[in-house]
Amino acid sequence: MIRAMSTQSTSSALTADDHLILVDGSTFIFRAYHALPPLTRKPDGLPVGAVSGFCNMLWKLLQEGLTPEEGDEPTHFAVIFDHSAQTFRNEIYPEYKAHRPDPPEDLVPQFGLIREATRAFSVHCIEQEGFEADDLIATYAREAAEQGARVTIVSGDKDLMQLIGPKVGMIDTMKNKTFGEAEVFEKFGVGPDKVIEVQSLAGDSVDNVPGVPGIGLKTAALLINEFGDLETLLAKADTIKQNKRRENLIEFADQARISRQLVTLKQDVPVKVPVGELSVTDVDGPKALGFLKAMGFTTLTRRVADVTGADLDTVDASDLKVPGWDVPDHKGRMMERAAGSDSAGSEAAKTPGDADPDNSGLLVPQTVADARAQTIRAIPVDSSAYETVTSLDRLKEWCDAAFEKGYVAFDTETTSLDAMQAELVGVSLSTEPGKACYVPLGHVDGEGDLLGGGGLVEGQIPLKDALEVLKPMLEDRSVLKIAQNLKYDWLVMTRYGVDITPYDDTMLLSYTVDAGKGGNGMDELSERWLDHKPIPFKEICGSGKSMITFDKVAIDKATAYAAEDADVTLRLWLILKPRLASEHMATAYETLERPMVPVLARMEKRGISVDRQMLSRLSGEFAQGMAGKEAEIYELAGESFNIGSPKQLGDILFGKMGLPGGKKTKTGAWSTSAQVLEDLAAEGHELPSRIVSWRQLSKLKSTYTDALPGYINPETGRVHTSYALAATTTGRLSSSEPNLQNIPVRTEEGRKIRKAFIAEKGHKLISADYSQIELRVLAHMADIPQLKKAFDDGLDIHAMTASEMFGTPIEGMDPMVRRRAKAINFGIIYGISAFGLANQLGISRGEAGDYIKTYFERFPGIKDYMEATKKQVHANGYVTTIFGRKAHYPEVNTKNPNMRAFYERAAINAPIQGSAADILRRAMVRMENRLEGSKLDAQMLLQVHDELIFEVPDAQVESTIPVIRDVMENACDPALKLSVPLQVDARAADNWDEAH
DNA sequence: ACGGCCACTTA
DNA sequence: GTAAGTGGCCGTC
Repeated sequence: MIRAMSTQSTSSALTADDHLILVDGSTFIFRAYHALPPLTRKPDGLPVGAVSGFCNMLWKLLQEGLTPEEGDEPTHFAVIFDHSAQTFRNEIYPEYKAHRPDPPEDLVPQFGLIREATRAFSVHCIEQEGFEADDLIATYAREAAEQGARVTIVSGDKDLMQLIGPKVGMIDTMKNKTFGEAEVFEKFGVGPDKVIEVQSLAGDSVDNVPGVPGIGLKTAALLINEFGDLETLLAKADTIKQNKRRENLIEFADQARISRQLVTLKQDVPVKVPVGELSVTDVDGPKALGFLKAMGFTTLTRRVADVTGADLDTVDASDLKVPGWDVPDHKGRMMERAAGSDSAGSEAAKTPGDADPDNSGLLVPQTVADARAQTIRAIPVDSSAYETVTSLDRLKEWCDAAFEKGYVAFDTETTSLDAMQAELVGVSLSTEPGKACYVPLGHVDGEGDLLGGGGLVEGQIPLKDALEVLKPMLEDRSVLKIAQNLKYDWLVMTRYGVDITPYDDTMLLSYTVDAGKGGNGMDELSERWLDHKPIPFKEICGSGKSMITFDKVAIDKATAYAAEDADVTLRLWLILKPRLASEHMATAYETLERPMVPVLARMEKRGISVDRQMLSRLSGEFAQGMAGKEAEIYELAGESFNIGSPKQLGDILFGKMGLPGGKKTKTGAWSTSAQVLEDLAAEGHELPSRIVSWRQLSKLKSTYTDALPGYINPETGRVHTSYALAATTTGRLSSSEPNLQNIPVRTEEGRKIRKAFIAEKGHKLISADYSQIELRVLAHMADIPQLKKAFDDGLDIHAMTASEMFGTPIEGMDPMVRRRAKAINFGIIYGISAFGLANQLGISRGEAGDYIKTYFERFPGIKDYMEATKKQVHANGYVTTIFGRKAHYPEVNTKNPNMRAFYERAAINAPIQGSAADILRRAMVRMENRLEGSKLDAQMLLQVHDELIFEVPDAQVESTIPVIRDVMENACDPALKLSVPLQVDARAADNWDEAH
């Protein structure tokens, strides 16, 4: 129970009987936000999830203290907040905490509310300009401990661990974990008194404390245990045996000293409120209730009313001012809700993911995903239990349920996999596991062959009426829409005038936390997480030629299939969403994945114009070219055969003609790859080179000039590719149907196809591409001074590499020398091997090995980077990009040396390719707003890994290019300061070939 | 009708 | 040596 401190004057000194609790408010806010399901206040959609978590915790602490034992309640209690981002640390080191992304949009309004909540519970709410919460906590903790009192810090922040001592403990209430000296030792390898020394060496990437390069927690602890403290170590640095370590300690001594200043908490802040004044006072019942009512936390409101004895009915919701949100009429709607859901005895029906603030739980175990998965698996997936919604009233009730919950799983059924042509056939909804419905809207009679049959099946809600009911819910910001591969549904629904927002995508959630572990499709996720195999689409619609469209499916079958999808999607969300917070992937999901959905959907919707006539002419040209080659080939071979069959070709070349076969394919057949054929051609054989050119023409014709026109959408007259957001391990996008990321560019013939991609009349295409983005990213990540300098100075990077390696001046360099360096630079990005480089350059493996050796000698940082990455992937099973995306390689520890080496190369490549992909994504997410903000009509059409293609009105070309370039070149801001400049080349033309 | 293999296209 | 997708061939179902 709460102890009233009536015997204690407000500012007397503390005694040994006193117990001060200091809650680290700022970190708690972020933890509560990410760990708990999103929650918004009705009816205005004010986000209050973090506020709810905070209030529950505060109340529990005030009620029970930290442990269930009697007499452990606090006598003094304060919540400490950060005042502003700028502190004295930024004067010491401007980059301090510079990597911090802006807080999520829906968290911002909650900062003020949480301070309000603190005051509403009559708890001291402390913050002070120029100091971090940690400094205030340090100061109070020291003062209280000196006066003999016990102190408990409520936080999970490792930066506070330096304060732990005999009188000062720390507890993480979210993880239910206490930290004493033993835990500190476990984490830092030293006691609390040496934590600062270790941190100053190891640095901290989260807070951007630099530390000393090459020294992590382990090494730092080792050194401090040997030398005692930082200054002693630095003074004796020259005695360190390890070369690199010694050099770094000497070179970065000052950086370590600055780091020490950054991590040392200030224990003598001139606090405005003396520690003696932090005594606990009784909760003012009506005041607390007013706040809780205004928030709509019904269960906690009742609980507080019970304990304080305040009369609920006489208390009005307090008048809170949150910009953009009006205070709702609580007397009416909030109480109605309390009666409707809370007192109706529905506790048993509640699921673990229920966003009810009072059921969200104070303690979120780390294994929350497992716990939830178990609970959710226990609820059977019964596809016969779903409801078919055939009346507007029932549809309205489902939408009400979505509002009530604050979230709903949503799925569309349509006539086509192509979202640009798909017609809506029905939608399904689910609000809790096992509870889902299907709303048929466009089902037609099966036998529509004669007499123009195929009329709408009776009993369906008219599409227009259903959309009128669904639209407000799907667009309401207080209802989170959960979908699997939302881009598809978003595109379909936007064509029906519905803009789905806000949303989560279970496919992207899975991709964010598990990229590389397997597919992210719904069927696969369902089997992985729910042990449930959803009804296969084939079972409903068939496959191949006999496949029917979904509108022909009987409605009862459709309900079983469609509602199950929504049910499964909701369950997946309940399991996957909490993993974002517990695995620290929320920022990656929110900045790199989720916002891409509408961006890509709009790009796909716009499409791009292709010149059908030009492609048709080219097809003819290529056919002619092929016919010519064909005749020559048959002549040389002495018979006709199928040139497109590698098997038949092999028989001719290596059987009949007796040419020396080089490589074998993995099935044991002779390889007829271009490489093999070119080698044969180099020996003077006529036939192979004809085959190579025939194949090139054949490819251009079949894949591009013949196939592309088939992708022209009859309504828009344009080609709409589909981008996959979750298809690659590294974070790149992929493009399909058609793939517009592999349109030819290398050969003259191929570029003719590119010329067929054109701007519409009165417009130009702008192509903007990053120059050498992957090498720049590598220079930054591996921290290679020569490379960074070369990029700073705008040098030819391959020539510079050659010059550095072979000691030849850049002026008048032999092109062959540069070519070798270029191949090595690319090789590095691909996780180089002597075998691969030898292949690429046509040299011996020994020679290639020598090149690599020389390269590593000249750029030792690259070698370090590669070794460190390998170590990481073996230890963790994944690697990360500079923006925190993960790429998993679960089989990297295989015994098979070839496979192992392959995964290691992939793991070396992934952070480079993936970081570049992250940068592109950041640019794309910002691009539309920036263009609109500049009153420009440019439309982003395509992305090709390091290039963006826009369509722009003629008159705006000149003003658009600088905006595009600015967004792309500064795409890392403000989250990260890249230590190399990004360079973007941009050109405009009537077609893609000339713009590129 | 489907899927593996091989070849070719891109960054 | 990394990351993708598509089309033709051809064996299997």
